[in-house]
Amino acid sequence: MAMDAAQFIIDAQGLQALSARKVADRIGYAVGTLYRVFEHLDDLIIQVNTRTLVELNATLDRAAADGQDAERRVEALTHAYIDFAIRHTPRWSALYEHGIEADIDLPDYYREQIAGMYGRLESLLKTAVPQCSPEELARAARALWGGVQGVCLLALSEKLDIDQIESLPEIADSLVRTYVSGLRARH
Amino acid sequence: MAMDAAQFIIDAQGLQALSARKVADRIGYAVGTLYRVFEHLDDLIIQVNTRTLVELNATLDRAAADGQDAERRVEALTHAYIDFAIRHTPRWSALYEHGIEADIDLPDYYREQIAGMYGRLESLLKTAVPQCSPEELARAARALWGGVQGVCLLALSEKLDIDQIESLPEIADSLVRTYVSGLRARH
DNA sequence: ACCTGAACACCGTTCAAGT
DNA sequence: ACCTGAACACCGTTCAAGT
Repeated sequence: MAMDAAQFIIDAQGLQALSARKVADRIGYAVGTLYRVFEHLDDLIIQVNTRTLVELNATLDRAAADGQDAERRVEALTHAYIDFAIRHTPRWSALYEHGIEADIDLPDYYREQIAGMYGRLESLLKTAVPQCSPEELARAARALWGGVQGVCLLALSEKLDIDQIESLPEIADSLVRTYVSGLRARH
Repeated sequence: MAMDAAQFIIDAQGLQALSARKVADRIGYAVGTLYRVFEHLDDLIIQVNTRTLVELNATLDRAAADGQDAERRVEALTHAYIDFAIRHTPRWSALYEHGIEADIDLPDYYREQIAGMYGRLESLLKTAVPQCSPEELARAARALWGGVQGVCLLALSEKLDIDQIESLPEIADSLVRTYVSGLRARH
């Protein structure tokens, strides 16, 4: 399958190094043949990204089962996310590198995967701070999730200071714990 | 100057559409001439990004002067950041699109601009929650700044749901206010 | 029905040759 | 000293032609 080849190239050399010709070479077909299966190269990338999201979601589902109380589960969730981003940096960053200002709209299945992430976080937060309204929970999930993701992005793109990758879990914990404390304090 | 042309192209069509040939055309020189001034195209992009950071920092400096207390100033800061990201989306996203897994290391001046952002936020947080230790402030500034940035990225790449751009300031406010409440509650 | 490979219009980058 | 423009090795995408 072309997707396996594409994933291999991304994992080994990053999204930038991906090209239709390299994929075709790798699977032993001519370039043109790829376009019988994918409309654009973007389609192929979106497929790989979807796969990455599914894998990430499975990892997060497993992680969210660990932890005594809801707050610990949120922490486990963020740790699993950070771990995934560190272990699969090229594939993880492909999720954000690709189509930041996308003209192309994403397939429903892709959107469902993202919705799943928010959903899981919202339900954990609801357990952790039951007084929150649904609107608050939705905002909180987006704020927290954006936060964890943003911190990862800064750290892994080395736009934070040196050694920040090691302290990444600490920063994320600070974010989660302080934020949840804040939610409680506001009720 | 080549930078003006590059900035024009990025503003109009996004970083993806930038090419050495287009820049050369726009300033009326041959392609080769560009390489007497910039070592790679990446250099040119980094120069434009540096300029964007300087402009953003100036905007944030102005914004941080508004607000009665430190917490309001942090809110004004994040609103100004969001406003900049919305008003100059292509140039803003170029900051993150470029070199996520950079082999190239960034010039000192670039790093200083980023350090300036953290510095300003740290000092505001110190005023807002004086009990924090320096380490806590450093972590808090990175967590919060990463958070605001991550939320912007999600919203503007349309990876949040529809209409999330309108609620972006609300989500960011939720993040900041709840986080600062949390910092206070933990002391 | 499926695949090829040449073709088109682009890239970044280099460098002999011109002024 | 500065600039050109052809050249090289790549791109994504298309499509007549082959099996």
